[in-house]
Amino acid sequence: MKMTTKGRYAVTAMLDLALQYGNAPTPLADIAERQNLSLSYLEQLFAQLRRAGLVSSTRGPGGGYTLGREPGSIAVSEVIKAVNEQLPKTGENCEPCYLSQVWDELSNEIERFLDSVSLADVLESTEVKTIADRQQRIFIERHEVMV
Amino acid sequence: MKMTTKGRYAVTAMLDLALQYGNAPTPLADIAERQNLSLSYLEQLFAQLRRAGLVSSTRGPGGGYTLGREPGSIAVSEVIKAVNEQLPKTGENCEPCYLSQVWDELSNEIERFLDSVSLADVLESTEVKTIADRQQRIFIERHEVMV
DNA sequence: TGAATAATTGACTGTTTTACTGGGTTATGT
DNA sequence: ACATAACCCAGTAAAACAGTCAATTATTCA
Repeated sequence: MKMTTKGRYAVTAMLDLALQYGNAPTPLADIAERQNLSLSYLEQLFAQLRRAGLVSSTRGPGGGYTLGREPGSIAVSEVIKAVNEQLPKTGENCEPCYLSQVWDELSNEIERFLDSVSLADVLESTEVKTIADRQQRIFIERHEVMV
Repeated sequence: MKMTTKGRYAVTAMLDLALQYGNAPTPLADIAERQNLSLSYLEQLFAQLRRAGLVSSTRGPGGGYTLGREPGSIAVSEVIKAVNEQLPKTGENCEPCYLSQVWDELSNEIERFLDSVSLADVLESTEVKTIADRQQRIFIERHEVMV
């Protein structure tokens, strides 16, 4: 399980989508603005998330992205793996380096932990919820003026 | 807590040192050979590990590196943080992206886990132990011939 | 029908990090 | 003296990161 800033971007964006779950599709432009991320970069990430079946998309006006499944059944680990996905590495001919297997065990341990945490779980956590609510309020306020 | 291959290298090398704990200092050349890593790259990593006080060094013939503390009191997280350490980033002026704090909570959770796992803990784990023993045996065999 | 919206695709760019290589200096034990 | 090994520095190729830009396609709405 690789933990990188790329994974953080993806999880953050997916949490944003999770907050909109049940509503109309969310365009990437909204997520980009709310989470302060680059739209084009999000496009790249969502191409991978879509290939992994974690989101589904609707084109045209009123379109955007929605979660492929309910927030409670999408594990954080899935999101991270989706964006870190890379071509299968050329067969490791590393005979004597057994100790690196030890690292793998640790890594698997972390992966199992993130397997058990869903997007919904994360949003349930106390501090998080108030944070998310506040963000939602600010975003709506800012856009009500414009509409 | 960033999980990268760099961290894996460092932890693997430190586990190698942990197996030699109590014996004479281990030269990096030995670790490089056993773990199939580049000597010069290890030198870079060990400069950081030394600055963090995780290893101490002895120069000259018969010299090398030893763990700064006993394997049971060095956390895996310390090793990872030591090699990932970087100049403090220019103040984040990211006001509205509250959801990234959610990621931080997850990340902290993983860090707490790795705080609780020492090098000794890792080596205690069943499969790992036999793997390490085997590696040790092979290495000794190969070098007894040369001496 | 036409304009606007928004995903989708692909190519391209600059920066940083990774993972090394090589050369040199310094300390030290034999 | 000499070999050993840490230490230090400079450079570097490849990858990953974090985007930009432009073009295309599908859809909705007026």
